[in-house]
Amino acid sequence: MSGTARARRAEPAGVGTRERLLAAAAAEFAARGFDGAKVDRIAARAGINKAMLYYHFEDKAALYRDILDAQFGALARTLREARPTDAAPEDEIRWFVRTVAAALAANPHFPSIWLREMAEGGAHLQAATVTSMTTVVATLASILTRGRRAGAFRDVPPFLTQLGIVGPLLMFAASAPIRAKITPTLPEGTTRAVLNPPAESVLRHVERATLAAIASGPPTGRRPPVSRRSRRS
Amino acid sequence: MSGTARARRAEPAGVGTRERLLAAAAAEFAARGFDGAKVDRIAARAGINKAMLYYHFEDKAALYRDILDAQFGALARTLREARPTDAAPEDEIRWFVRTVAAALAANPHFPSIWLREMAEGGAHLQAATVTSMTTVVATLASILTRGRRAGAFRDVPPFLTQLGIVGPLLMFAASAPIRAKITPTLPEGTTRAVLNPPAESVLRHVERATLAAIASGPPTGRRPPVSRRSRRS
DNA sequence: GTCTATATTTTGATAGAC
DNA sequence: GTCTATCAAAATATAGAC
Repeated sequence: MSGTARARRAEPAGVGTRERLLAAAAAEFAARGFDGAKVDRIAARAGINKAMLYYHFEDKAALYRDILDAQFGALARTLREARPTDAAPEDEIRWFVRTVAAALAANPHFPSIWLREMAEGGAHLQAATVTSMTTVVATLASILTRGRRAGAFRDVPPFLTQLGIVGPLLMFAASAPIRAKITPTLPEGTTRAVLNPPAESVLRHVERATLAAIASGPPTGRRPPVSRRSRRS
Repeated sequence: MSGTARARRAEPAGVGTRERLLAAAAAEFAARGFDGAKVDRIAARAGINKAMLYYHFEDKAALYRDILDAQFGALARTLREARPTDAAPEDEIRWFVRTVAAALAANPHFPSIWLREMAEGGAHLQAATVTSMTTVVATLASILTRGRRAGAFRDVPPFLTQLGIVGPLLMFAASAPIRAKITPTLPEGTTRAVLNPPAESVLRHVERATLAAIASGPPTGRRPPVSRRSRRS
């Protein structure tokens, strides 16, 4: 399916042209950032003429804004609409972690774009996208408050807690290429394995780390060195 | 070390020219990424002629590589040389967190550059920089192993644990501009406060969250929902 | 809707005087 | 070491035919 620059598609006309452009642009923006992304390259990647790009999108910035809004919008929508109604606080946290992770997995370019937009200082954010980003923190804050009222969670800063979830997920996903590049240069065995935990374990680790960090109970990271049962003073 | 093998000048001419270029370039690369950074802008920011930039650095890529290596190199060096010798495992973790945070604070552009280099897929990494990056994980892995042998820590994946520390620190630092931009658009009061926890609390939160996540004891985030005795409400 | 050709700027990089 | 002038390539964006 790659090669064919302008394969006549069976569909009426230009079906999916816009979608192909969006997909190609997401890859380009993820790999190079907004300023580094080249319109020619986006068109080429999409197998679509550059003039067509300008037919569908006002300019490079509009294209970027659409992508950003679509990705954050999709995540925000799921968080708003699919939130379980009567789950235990711990399960709500697990649901939040998995929902974010699913959004990242659904679009492989989302992690890099998200990371880069942070570094960009939100230069290209439109109002709707800001709303979506706010929904993410607000959802977690709501879960935390509910869990706190139930006595399950401590009083933790929601934004930092969100970074504790999203940060590792984003960085793990976005670092895949760099890890693949570095790994072969390392001594075989354990050293290599350290950088490449099985993907399945990532989710569980983030879930567990988050729950441990917010669980009510001993006021701090401070805790008895040994199990509380067998402990004999 | 900045690798200047021929810095034999006392101060005669062009004092700090190289340093000014490095500083200006760090800002530009952080804000725009490698491909988006413009040589003209770097020179202008530094208040130095563009031709001088090419006198001091082979090209844009070499300039970028030097910056990347200097930042990761400085962090790695501190981690290697300043590691406390006889600290408790928990304190070693705190030291690790604070050392990384200090490296980020020492250069305001480091967080964005780090984040972007992930997204970039390590396209511009030289061997020395890879070594420095490896030192970071290796140091944490060593601390974790030691703590585990002492019975203080569980067996946790070092790389994910590192992401749990570095991820939030990087994202919090790099998100400062975007938060400053978004905050005014939010309803006053709590909503705004959520996005802007006092900087001092960040470190403590990351320390505590990390320690809670790796502490030995109950095998998982699973824990009795309420205190074993009665719930006092 | 789609493509070719092209206008207009920017950009990375260098020559060469001082 | 420093600067002016400038080139050649790349890049954004658009006209206008089909």
